[in-house]
Amino acid sequence: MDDLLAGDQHALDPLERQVVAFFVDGVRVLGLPRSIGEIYGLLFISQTALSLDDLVLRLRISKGSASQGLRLLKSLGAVRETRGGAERRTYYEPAIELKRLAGGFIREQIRPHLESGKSKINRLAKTSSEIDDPERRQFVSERIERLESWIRSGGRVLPVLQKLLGQ
Amino acid sequence: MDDLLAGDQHALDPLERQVVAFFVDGVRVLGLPRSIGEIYGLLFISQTALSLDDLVLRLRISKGSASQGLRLLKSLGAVRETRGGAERRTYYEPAIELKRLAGGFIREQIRPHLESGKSKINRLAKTSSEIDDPERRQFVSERIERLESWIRSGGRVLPVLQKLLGQ
DNA sequence: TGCGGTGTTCATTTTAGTTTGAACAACCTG
DNA sequence: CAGGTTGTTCAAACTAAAATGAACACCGCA
Repeated sequence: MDDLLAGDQHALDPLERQVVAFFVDGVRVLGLPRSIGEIYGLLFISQTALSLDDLVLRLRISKGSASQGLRLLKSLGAVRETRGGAERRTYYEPAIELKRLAGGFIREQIRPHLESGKSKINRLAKTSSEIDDPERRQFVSERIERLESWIRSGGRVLPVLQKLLGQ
Repeated sequence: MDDLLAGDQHALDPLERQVVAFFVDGVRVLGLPRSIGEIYGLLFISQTALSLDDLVLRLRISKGSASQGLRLLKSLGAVRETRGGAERRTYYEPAIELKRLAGGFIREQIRPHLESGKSKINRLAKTSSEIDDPERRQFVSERIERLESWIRSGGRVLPVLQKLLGQ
């Protein structure tokens, strides 16, 4: 009920809101949930490391979201923990080197799909070998060969990507 | 009510189902809707060009989905229309050159985001210039500079990507 | 101009995916 | 080891995005 009088102590300032919005958009392109963008965005523009509670308080998201979001960001190597001295609580800082961010994304989100793609193609090849009609079998083989070449290209491109982004 | 006796004339065979599932997964990684994967997948494994009605019938999707899906696939350069002779109806074939597919995706889905990113960063820079505290302003400037460098890297990488995939 | 066939649009429904929050596990700390 | 703090889990609620399908626009043809 103070709300009407006192502005909220924790609300984001305009710049922070703009940066958070920027990253919310950014992560959507990558297919990641909004909360990931909010969390990373606020860390990115904060001069000090923030705790889970800070994130909950300032972004007005649930503890659950913050916890899960941080877990994903950690797995991507996009945030690191800083245990502040005698502090019990964990604080988080963003990784801001593109190399690291891209590397984590490729490792965690892209490579697994390439791998599962390979095995699915193997199963496809097996299914196709049972086709009776030779003409159909031939056509399908060619298409599967095409899929394999796509995957090979992907495998070749990723390292180059990482190299180019690591500057 | 024939359903119990007669199998459905139009249902996908096991190979087709497998290929469609493969592409459904594939497009999800790219952040595109499931129907896009279904449509492209069926075209990919079909020996003949298919009409919109064929897709509706065989994939059991609505005309609306098929129409919108084809529109997106056309905009990506992932399908081409073949107007069969005196036929009134339009038939569709998949583009299967990775170069073309990647090029279309980059052009339609990635570049626009890079562009809008640039303009958002400009607005950020404007906001940041109004910060009073010099130390804070300095810090924010550095972070914004970092964002700019990311965008520059992205701009440099895309052409290389396209080149590498075009083989 | 009216008719049959083909494809598009868009308000509504449905679905998949995200967020919430209450319960609880882990962990200090006195 | 009791009490308090921090962080995690997961079923349920919610939301954003996709699919549906009925209305409609378009087009060639008689």
